[in-house]
Amino acid sequence: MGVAERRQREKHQRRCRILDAAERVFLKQGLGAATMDQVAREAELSKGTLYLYFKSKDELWLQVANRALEELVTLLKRSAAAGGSGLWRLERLLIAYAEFMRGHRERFRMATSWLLDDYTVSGSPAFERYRELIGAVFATVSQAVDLGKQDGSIRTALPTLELVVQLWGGLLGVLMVESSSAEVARRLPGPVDFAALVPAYVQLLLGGVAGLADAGPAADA
Amino acid sequence: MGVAERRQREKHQRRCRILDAAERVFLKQGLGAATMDQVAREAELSKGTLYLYFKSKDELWLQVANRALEELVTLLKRSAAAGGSGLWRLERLLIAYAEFMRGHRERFRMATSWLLDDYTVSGSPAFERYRELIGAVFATVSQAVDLGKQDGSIRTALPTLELVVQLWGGLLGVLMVESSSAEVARRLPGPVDFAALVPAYVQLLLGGVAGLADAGPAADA
Amino acid sequence: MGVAERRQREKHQRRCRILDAAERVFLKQGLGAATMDQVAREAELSKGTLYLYFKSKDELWLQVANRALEELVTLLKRSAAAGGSGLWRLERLLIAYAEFMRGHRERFRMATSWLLDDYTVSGSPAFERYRELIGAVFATVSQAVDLGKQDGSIRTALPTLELVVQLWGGLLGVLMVESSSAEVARRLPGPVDFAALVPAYVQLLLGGVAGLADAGPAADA
Amino acid sequence: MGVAERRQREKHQRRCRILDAAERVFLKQGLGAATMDQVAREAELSKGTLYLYFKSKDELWLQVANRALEELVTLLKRSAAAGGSGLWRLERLLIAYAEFMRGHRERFRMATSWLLDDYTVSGSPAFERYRELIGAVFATVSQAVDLGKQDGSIRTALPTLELVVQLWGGLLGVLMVESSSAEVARRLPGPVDFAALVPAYVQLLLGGVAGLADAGPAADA
DNA sequence: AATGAATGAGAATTCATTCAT
DNA sequence: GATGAATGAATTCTCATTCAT
Repeated sequence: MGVAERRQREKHQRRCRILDAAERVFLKQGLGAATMDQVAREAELSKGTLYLYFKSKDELWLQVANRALEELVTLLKRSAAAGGSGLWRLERLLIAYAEFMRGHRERFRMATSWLLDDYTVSGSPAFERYRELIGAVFATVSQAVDLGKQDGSIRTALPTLELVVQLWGGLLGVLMVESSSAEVARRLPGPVDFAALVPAYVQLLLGGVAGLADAGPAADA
Repeated sequence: MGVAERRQREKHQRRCRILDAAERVFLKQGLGAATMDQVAREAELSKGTLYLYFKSKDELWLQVANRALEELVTLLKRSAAAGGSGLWRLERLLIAYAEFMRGHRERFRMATSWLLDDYTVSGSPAFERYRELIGAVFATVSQAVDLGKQDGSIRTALPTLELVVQLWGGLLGVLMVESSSAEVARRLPGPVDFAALVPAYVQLLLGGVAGLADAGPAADA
Repeated sequence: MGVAERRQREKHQRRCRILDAAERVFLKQGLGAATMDQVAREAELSKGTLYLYFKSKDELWLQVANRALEELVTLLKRSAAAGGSGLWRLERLLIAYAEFMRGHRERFRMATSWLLDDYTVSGSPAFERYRELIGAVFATVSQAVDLGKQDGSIRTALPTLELVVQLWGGLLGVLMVESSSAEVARRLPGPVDFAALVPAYVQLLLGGVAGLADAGPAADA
Repeated sequence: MGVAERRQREKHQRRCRILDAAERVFLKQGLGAATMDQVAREAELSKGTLYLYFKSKDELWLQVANRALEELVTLLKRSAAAGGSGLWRLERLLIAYAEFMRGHRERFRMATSWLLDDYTVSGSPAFERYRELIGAVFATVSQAVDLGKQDGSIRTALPTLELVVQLWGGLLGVLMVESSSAEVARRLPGPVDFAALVPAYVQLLLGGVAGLADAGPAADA
């Protein structure tokens, strides 16, 4: 009895051990430059074992990304559920997204490295899951925007999805800059308060879409 | 004398020939996928000759990036010199920056890879030049913002440099999303007009900083 | 007692189960492409168990081959026992041999791989058994030829064994060609009816050794 | 001047060196089991160099096979050109084919290993050349058969190509047996004169197709 | 006896870099 | 200076075999 359970538990731990190691390696090296050898060494397992748990490098990458995305989606849904006007919800979502990424600079790099890397992953159940999760992120933010359009707290001529992609892209960029603040600072002509960068930027964005009718957090109370 | 001059001239032409070829190859293939063989073939030179002019693939990459950045700086300076209110200049700078990057996924990557990779090729003179050029970009945009603050076309509580970093980071993010539109599209729940993304985003940003006094392009005429 | 017997019986069943599975896998995949994992899955046993019964992949292969050869020997003996003139028996033997090999490319390979490979798995008891079985095949055919020489249905100046080796070698070659018909067809200048190849070839051979006195299948009735 | 020529010559020698090494390795190990590492070691070159001259293992294999086939085709054409009745030409072709293979037991194994190995090669200029050469072999033999059908020296109901495939397959088989005579002898119940095997077999085959009208080598004199 | 997770030695192939000419 | 042939370490992935449970 206990044996089967233990086996199951150990298997799960191994899996996690590999995912943890892969996350570290992917982060440090980038998706393209990371090698399965490095992951194996980091996990203190043989290369063969990696392929016992994940059938390819792509697959491993996807599962690492999915694990992080799942956490993010949970966070965003909880945030959206807290109510308020559309604009207000949007603000909280952007801040939650930013906080998630800021608290896991490494995960953030993971979540975006595909944007700068040529590496294309495709056709696998894990990729479908991956798309679902990305879809869930966009859907959650889109709902807030739609609500805001209805309640008048958000005013924009743009289709919802397009606006969300803009907000997301811009936020990503600023997060990227913040996450590399040391390198950026070395190139700037003067001092910058990086800690304030992201919140201020969120306000800048919100200012661009805010409708006059918005009454702040208490709007729908 | 004439001989030495001709030698010098030929050397410079060779160098340009290689940089041109490398840029074409890097743009088409991406840094990772490009091979020195391809560059050599494109330049119609032997692989050995490449190493006569550039001591490594990284170095070659860096010099290609620098040449592109030099172009960008020239472009931005010319754009700023065209006059107008601060906001108006800022708009032109953002658009010029975006246009320069758009359609050149790899040129864009060249300009941003240091933000996400530990690509640190530091220690090389070429890298120092690279830093200088980035500094010039910031300085140019900062001047436009300062002017806008003075002429009332830009209204913000933020220090200039902070605002510029925000604008730049946000724009980078949106450009990143646009440059990876194929990959992004595969992950989105619905269709998005990527061509309109960047211009619309620039307007969104400008809307967030525009002072009421601004009268558009003709403001200072 | 009963317990020991049951144990013995179960052990034998396991062994057969593995051999069956291995034969299916070897036939479908070929020796090189077949993996122990596939055999284990096909046998619905663990990979470790395979090694409990057979000390290596080679050994397993050899035992599968032996089992097939045993079947062949039985078949040939039964065929020879059916009577008729020597030539008639020879025809039936050749056809039986061919039929046994046809449609089982891998079974055929099993029986012939030693002719072209240095696959020498010698030193194992299984290999000795393998040699015995080959000897039995030759003996059976030789008897038919000897009978044919006596009853006048076969006319040849060659020593029996030499003739048998020729017939066997030639037949092997044609079977080899047939069993690789797909590959052969890709290399031929025109279409060929591979299905008719072996029967026609047997007739060609028989035509070369037939004595005038032969009266066909009913000769000794 | 001399430099370019020497370069060319050295390049050709390298190529031959690799082909020679590959031939030896393929022969000893078989196509499937041979590795590029072994070939490199045998040629005393680095693995990379192999790929400089041949773009894949398949390609290397094909070129080795082609080199041998070219020699064979030359031999057969010369043999056929010597004239005589169709049957007579056929006999000479079969003997020439057999002699070629007997004199190069290794090449013979090369030329046939694809019949017993799963390894499938395809789509490359070298493969087309390979097909051409095989085609030339069959065409040469087919011409002799057609001539024999016309001049009455060969009598058969079979389509020419089919007959040729049979003759070829059978001959291959007997050659295979001869080339493994040591192993075969160990399995036989008595002594066999292997030296006489192939000539006797050729006569057996010819006896099966000879027309009455044939007047031997002098027929067309 | 049976399991199946773990191993690690390769397999084919690529490519930045070097070096004799 | 220019060449391009040669190198060899690195990459992803496979699979026969072992061994603790």
